[in-house]
Amino acid sequence: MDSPEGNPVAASSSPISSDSPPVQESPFFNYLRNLSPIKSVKAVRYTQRFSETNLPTPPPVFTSPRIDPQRDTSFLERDNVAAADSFVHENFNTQLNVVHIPSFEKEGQLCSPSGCIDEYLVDPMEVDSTNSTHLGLQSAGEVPQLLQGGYAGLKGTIKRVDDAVDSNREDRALTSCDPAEKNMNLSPLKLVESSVDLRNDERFDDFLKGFTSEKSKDIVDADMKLDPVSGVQHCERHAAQIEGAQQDEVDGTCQSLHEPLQINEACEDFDDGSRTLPKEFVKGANNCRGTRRHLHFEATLACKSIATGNTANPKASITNLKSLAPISSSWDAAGCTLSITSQASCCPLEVDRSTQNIGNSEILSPLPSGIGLHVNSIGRSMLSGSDVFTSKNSNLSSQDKPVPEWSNDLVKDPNNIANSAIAGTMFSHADLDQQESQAGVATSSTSYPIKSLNPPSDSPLTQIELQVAPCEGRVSAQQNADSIDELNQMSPKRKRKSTANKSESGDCKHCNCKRSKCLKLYCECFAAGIYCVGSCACETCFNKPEYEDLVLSTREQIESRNPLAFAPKIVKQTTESPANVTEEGNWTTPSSARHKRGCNCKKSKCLKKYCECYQAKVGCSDGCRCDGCQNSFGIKSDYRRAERCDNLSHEKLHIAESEENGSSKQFSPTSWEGIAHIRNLDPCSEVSQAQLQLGSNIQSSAASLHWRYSPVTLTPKLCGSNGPHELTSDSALCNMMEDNDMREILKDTTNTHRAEGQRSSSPRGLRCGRKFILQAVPSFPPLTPYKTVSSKLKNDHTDSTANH
DNA sequence: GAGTTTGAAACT
DNA sequence: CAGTTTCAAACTC
Repeated sequence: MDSPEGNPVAASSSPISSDSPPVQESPFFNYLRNLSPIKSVKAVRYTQRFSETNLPTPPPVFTSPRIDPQRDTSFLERDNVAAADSFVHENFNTQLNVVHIPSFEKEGQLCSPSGCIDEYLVDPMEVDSTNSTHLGLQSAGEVPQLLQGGYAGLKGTIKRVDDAVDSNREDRALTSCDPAEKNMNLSPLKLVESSVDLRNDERFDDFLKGFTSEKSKDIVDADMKLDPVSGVQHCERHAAQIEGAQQDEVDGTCQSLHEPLQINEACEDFDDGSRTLPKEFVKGANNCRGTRRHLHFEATLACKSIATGNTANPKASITNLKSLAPISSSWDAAGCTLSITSQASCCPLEVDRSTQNIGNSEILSPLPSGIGLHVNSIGRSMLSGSDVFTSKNSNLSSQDKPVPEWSNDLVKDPNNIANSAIAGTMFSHADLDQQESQAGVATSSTSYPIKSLNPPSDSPLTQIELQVAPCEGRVSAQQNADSIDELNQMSPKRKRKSTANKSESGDCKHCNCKRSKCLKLYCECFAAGIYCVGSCACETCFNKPEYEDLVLSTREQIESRNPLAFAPKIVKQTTESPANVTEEGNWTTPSSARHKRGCNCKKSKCLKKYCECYQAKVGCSDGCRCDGCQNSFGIKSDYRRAERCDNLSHEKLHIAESEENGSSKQFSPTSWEGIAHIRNLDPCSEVSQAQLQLGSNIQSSAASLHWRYSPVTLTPKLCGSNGPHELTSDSALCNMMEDNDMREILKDTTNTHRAEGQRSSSPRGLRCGRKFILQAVPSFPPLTPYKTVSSKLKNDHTDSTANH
């Protein structure tokens, strides 16, 4: 997608009116007002379903191999998102701001649990970043107008950006020690700087202000307002920092921008390929993990574009970045989401922080060359989720670029945390998609030293993994760093062993390829769309940034044979229910997630990790050709049975009632056997358990309804473990959730009146729960024809009524 | 740590 | 599409 013109999506976009109303008057706010998480979910699902199924899919719209065909852009056409992208691309000549708008909503998706790419890939998500975009731009027609009104005249800004790049290109080359980096000739810092320029544009400010306009106050809660506002502040301050060289003390609001820089700075210390993070960084990393991943991911994309296109011309690089816009809307969002997700799952607080970056530095982040992700894998990464990100990040070691010293100061500012938490709140919504996407796979491998990042596990990863992940996040950054150091010093064999152990524990996976050159799907890294890293024990590895072209061409080749070769293997069960309730209930659980293609086990009985289903912690399905299936997560024959579990909603209702009465009882063992498995996934934490509980609730068809009924159950654990920031984030979610759409959804259920009452009685619990609802958004198409949840609910309701 | 088993990926 | 080979992870000893 080098140019929008060549992009079918862009071509299909509808003309954008040049007479757009003022930003404050933009329908975008109406859109926000009317936007419910559910709606977003639906949009996402549609997209995912489209891209994930084996059904005929639209021909790849990408003209560049760097964009993963897996990333479905068909939704763009449908929703006219393309119009927005196209508009942005053509009129702003930049993706920066535009792309993030949608992110506001999506970024919030936190939670990707595992930190490993493997999991993520396996599980992960196929989160498309597109989803994020998609959500944000659902009302494409509105967005373009908004953008136009708010960003009109950005071309001038872009111009400045280009100039800035030109002026700094030389410096960059001098400081770069990485070949790839040198080729780029584009300094991350420059990009940041240029970004700042853009963001300082008055029109941009106006645009942001629009979010806080009086008119939108009733829609956007305090949290939401903070973001846009803080975003402005970030930009201004950041710009000031850059222009003024260094600033000793920076307001916390700048964190989003400074984090990326900080990360890069830290990274430059380990050019040896080691993923070990400087302790300094590690200390501060707690606040930046999500950001870092996110940034790198983005950076990778940007770098790729640059590298691919014209390394000698900074402007060209910028152009390339811009070229990503059409997709990037989703892309960026996805990237952000993913990283955030992983992080989020680990630590809500961190999530908030990381999320804040989305709006400000995501795209602006430095662009280390050769970052872990394959360009092509970006789409996939998104799909995969944070894990990929994580892995990728790990690669930064040798390619990261020097960063201004002032970044350190920024990091040290304690205010950043608080501010970021607030600022990031708004974005927490965005992660939904990612999580969903993750429905896919979950084997994550966290290459990232900071284990908490674990994402991906996220997989498209199965939500299961995601749910588990939070625990991992509790590992201290220092611990991770230490372990990474250790790992890097190991012999290949030891690495392998260690890696294996890590995998078992849910950490990162690394390959040990000997003959595939890490250019075949045998290679876990390659299959995950990430570059091999120092901790890999592979031999004759070509899956490295320096062989990017080879990697990409190989990927293309493989994808030509099998377009879904790099797609998450684990998909979530989705329903076709018109009722939004279904969406909420689409948690990846043993019964809801399945291996897309199914396993073919003959001897392992699907009881060992040889079995991909088992490995992904999902049950076998009818699509499996396994013999003697005894998959503890669900055997083939149980697949249908699991489906029937949804019909147990009425039972859950009873449970909910018990909860309301103060009963500690949460679920009936018989109603949800799968939960036991889920719990076994990770020894962890309250959060996990809470999530599991939630998941179990959701598992049932009436999940959403029940959930609302028993927010109390979840609330203590979720909120308690997450800390104050969680609340902040939740607040935003809650506000979002309390829209009419949600009510409508509830009305569809038999106990609408009760739900409402419950909500009002325990708003907090609801808030906590809402976050999960969003995460539960299904990202994959149904593997088999399922009875719609709505119909199930109806049946349940009918049965329940009859019983009473 | 070496060797075996296993099943996905790749190949024919 | 089926059968075979290759491969690397998972597993066992």
